Amino acid sequence: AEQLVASGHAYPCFCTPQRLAEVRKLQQQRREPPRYDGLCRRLDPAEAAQRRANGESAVIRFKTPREGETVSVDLLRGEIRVENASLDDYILLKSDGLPVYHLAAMVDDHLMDITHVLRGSEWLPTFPLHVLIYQALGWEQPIWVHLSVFLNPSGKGKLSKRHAQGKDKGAGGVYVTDLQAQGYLPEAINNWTALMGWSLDDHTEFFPMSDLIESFSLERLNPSPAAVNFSKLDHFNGLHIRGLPLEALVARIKPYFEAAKLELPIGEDLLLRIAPLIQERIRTLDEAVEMAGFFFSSTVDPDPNELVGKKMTPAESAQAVRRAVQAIEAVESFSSAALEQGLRELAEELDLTAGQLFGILRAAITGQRVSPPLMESMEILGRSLVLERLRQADQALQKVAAAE
RNA sequence: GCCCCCAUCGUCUAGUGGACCAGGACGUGGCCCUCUCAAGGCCAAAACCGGGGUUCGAAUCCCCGUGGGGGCACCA
Repeated sequence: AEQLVASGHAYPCFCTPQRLAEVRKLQQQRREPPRYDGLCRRLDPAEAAQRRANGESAVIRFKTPREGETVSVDLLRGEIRVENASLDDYILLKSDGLPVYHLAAMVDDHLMDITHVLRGSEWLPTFPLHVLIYQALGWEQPIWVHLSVFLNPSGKGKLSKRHAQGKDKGAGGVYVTDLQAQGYLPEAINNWTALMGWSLDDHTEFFPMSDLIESFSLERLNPSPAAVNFSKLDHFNGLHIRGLPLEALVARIKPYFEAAKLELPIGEDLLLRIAPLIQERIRTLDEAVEMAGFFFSSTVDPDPNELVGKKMTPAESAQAVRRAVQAIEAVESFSSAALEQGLRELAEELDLTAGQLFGILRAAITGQRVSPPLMESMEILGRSLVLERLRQADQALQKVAAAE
């Protein structure tokens, strides 16, 4: 700042905040743009220096040229020309001796040999000032890149905490920690955000981080603002979940099962068998618990109405359950293939569709109306647990039948 | 109010003068597959903000509107 004062590019200003406020107020009344009126700019430099030496409180302002225009070059937008007359004499150094961003960032970047400055487009209005500072100091400018801001999903206003609600999830959020809690993968979030304002070509959308690092280029950045689309985040999350090796998926979903405080211990061996069943069925990691939580409960508690098969009575459903128990007891190797064969034969024998019978069994065994594939789930659960749950379903159904 | 930026389907985008009666993705609707739900496959609806130019020719270049966004602190 002192260097700029010495070279005539800046000057001390003794105006009080109160006077500044009054000037501003007057300008607003006259519908003029609020700007410093230049009182101290006209001071004799020697006199100003003396007042400072006497300990008078002052800030240092940039002496913005009154004439001409400043040409700033943004990599994405090209030349941005601004009339210097529309610029203010910005404060560079506060009266407490601390520099404001405008000065600090320029000096810092230069001293650290920064070659590319990538920042939000909210800096565009003060971009000419920054260029002027570089020029006044006689420094070579970095390459400037102003990234467009993200807009709220509605496209109204920039993304805010309040409006950044995940449509599909209800909770949403702009903090990565929020997104993480909701089961979003860091790589999916990166992929999603990378594609807002940037694209590689016409068809590539799925980017693992390594590909992103390899393919990203400043030149293909887009200067227009982008409204965030949370359903697209869901899509990318599903893509990245499906791209995960099983072991990695297990490691990712385990914390969500643990957080759910389920009845049975969360064993990795068990999760490893469950993972392939749910991998293509979940969009967020926390959904793994909704989908497969029943594996970690000793009993399930289905709604008795869900146990009744389509177009069937409770008594008929109970009968089907009992026959299924027999069929399952009769299966020699407790495998999904053997179970499926036995149960399909049973359905045919009972004159039921596979959908009818499996629907009843699904509710009885998983306690859910939506679940991973039934046969595979049964195989993982084991024969005794499956039979136990079916017997409980039988009893529940008999109660319903008796009540009718 | 003043200054700056931006402008292709609802959303993210491809498109840098002719290859575009505009392509992809998400979402939406339909069909197929199917034990539920997904995943997957196929199909459909859906856009060049408006007006002037420049040009043989404009989504692409220029101007003016309009719309949207951002900024106008001794914040960053």
